[in-house]
Amino acid sequence: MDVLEKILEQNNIKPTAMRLLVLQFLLNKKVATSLTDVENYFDKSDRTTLYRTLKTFVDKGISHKIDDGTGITKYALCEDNCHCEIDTDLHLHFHCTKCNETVCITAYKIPPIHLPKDYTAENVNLVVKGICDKCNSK
Amino acid sequence: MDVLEKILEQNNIKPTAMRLLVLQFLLNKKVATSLTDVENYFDKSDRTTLYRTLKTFVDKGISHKIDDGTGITKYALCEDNCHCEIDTDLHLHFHCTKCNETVCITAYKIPPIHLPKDYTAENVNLVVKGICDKCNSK
DNA sequence: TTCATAATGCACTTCCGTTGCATAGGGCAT
DNA sequence: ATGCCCTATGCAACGGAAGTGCATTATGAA
Repeated sequence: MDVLEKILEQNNIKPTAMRLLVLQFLLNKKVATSLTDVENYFDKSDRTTLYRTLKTFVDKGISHKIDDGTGITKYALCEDNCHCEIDTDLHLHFHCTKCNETVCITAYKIPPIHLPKDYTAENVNLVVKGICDKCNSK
Repeated sequence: MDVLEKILEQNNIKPTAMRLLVLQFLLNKKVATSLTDVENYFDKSDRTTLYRTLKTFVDKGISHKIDDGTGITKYALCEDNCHCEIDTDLHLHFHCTKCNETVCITAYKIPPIHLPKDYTAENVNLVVKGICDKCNSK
């Protein structure tokens, strides 16, 4: 059986043609992807379907939803064995202000954060903006 | 001379009536403020003017622009002696998913981040989402 | 006063996220 | 194979927010 199908079925997502294509697209992409990115790639398909496909991926836990501070929601597949838990799985996102790409710096895990009394954390988002390696070496 | 005027003039911002009012509003607010918040408070004034006022504050360095992951840009005045420098001035923002308020946790400074080779950082944004103290004690 | 520059206000556009609703397709029981 | 149900898909439209162009008004200098 196809690897892609396996991924979807293991996460209770019915493997439709569209979903397989989007999953493959995300797998190939190394950087965080916006709905518009996906939309441009699959110009035959509908924006809403792609939107809902990405939403499904996030809801079912195979993709992260990233806010890189550009105001545009980005998506990136979780790493293997990711459970999206604070202190173990959450990592840094780097947004290059030159090429406008957002990449996951998985090597850098977010350190434990000590919040003031009575604050409870559900989610952490760490975004660094600057110039990426490719743009710096140009 | 008025304290508010001083703040503006020291940062090369011409102290107009509107700007003084917005500055005062931001000073009184303890939490990060969206354009819409300001708009609702000053319902006589125009949205564009307020938008540009906030933009001026950010450009001139007396206010932070905060992206708390809600998709709505928030603004908060810098602390005294803030130079908006990484590792010294940047702090954590906490967004409560219950009351929808975003506060600055200035006590928590963002730890030094070691990026991969050839990456240069200009800006760091750390947002924690969860439940704030007020909502937790209700 | 007169002129130049900057701030303000209004109208409008664009972009993105999101939802409602109608249609199509796939799986299951009969 | 047929009919049914549920889900996925596609189309249209809405709404909120950011941003821009341009005309008008205020400000400050000569």
